[in-house]
Amino acid sequence: METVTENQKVRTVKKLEKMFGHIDFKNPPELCPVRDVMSVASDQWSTLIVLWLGYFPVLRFNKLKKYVYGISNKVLSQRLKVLEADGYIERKAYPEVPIRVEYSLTDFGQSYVEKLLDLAEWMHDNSPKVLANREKYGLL
Amino acid sequence: METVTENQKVRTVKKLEKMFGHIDFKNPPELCPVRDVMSVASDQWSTLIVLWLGYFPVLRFNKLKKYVYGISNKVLSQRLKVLEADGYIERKAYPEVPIRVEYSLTDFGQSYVEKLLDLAEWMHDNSPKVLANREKYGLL
DNA sequence: AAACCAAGTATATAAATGGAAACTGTTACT
DNA sequence: AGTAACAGTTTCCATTTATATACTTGGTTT
Repeated sequence: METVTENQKVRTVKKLEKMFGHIDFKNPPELCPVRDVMSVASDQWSTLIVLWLGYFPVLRFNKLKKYVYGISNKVLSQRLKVLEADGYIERKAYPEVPIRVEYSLTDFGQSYVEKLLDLAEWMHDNSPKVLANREKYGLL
Repeated sequence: METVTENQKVRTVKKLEKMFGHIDFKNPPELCPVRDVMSVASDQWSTLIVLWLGYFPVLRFNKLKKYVYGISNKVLSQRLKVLEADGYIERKAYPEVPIRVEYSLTDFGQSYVEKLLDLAEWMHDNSPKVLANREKYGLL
């Protein structure tokens, strides 16, 4: 459903009050942790990586690269490092030859995927509508 | 709660199957609508704009600029245009002098805010944990 | 012997983005 | 006359970010 009740709106405002209510605009925090954390986790490539790891419990570098199609080696490796540093994913290296490295979600990462997936699903379901809006707007 | 049950995981995989199951990796779609739509709506500045419009039903340009602190005129005006084109927000210009322009969420935008807010809340609640992870990782 | 795989790294180049500051145009205030 | 407010737009420049390509290291396959 797309219709939003007044009640929902009120709850939304309450939540936003919790998040934004305390900010002092005369001295805005130069580095906001939420912005910071969000900019890592909500990055275009990172979200795809995390979602694919929600789909397959374990993935190796080259598999990931195949699924997250279009990503370059460099960016994939960068993002994996950051996602590991922030605690979303785990990297297990087996000292075989050739070396095998397995990436998987941590529990924390799994809980993130749940949230992210809600959003991604919404995007999936509503992208036709957005594209239609965009088209219409372009014609005006 | 951060603990994820097996049941939840199964549901997650099912949803991801719906989203990703059909992709042909021999011929990956050159432009994926979900990626496209998501890259607009999940942009760092756009999310903040939309959230603030969820907090205050109507905001004018300079108010928005104050709340979304750190954003430049150029980027704010760009993002507002794109968000309008994609159908999230509405722009009402009153031909007064000096001109008054009011931005507000559409119903569609409001339904997006609901989803986005869930994620933002999660970020808000978990950012300390992420920051702690990051710290620990840096020390290794 | 040449080629290939793994999981990246390194390098060089290209592209997108972003911010600062100045400017627009009308009106009202001092 | 000067200045401020509004809602942006425009220009230039710097920084960031991304991509493609080649390379690594050791062993295994052709």
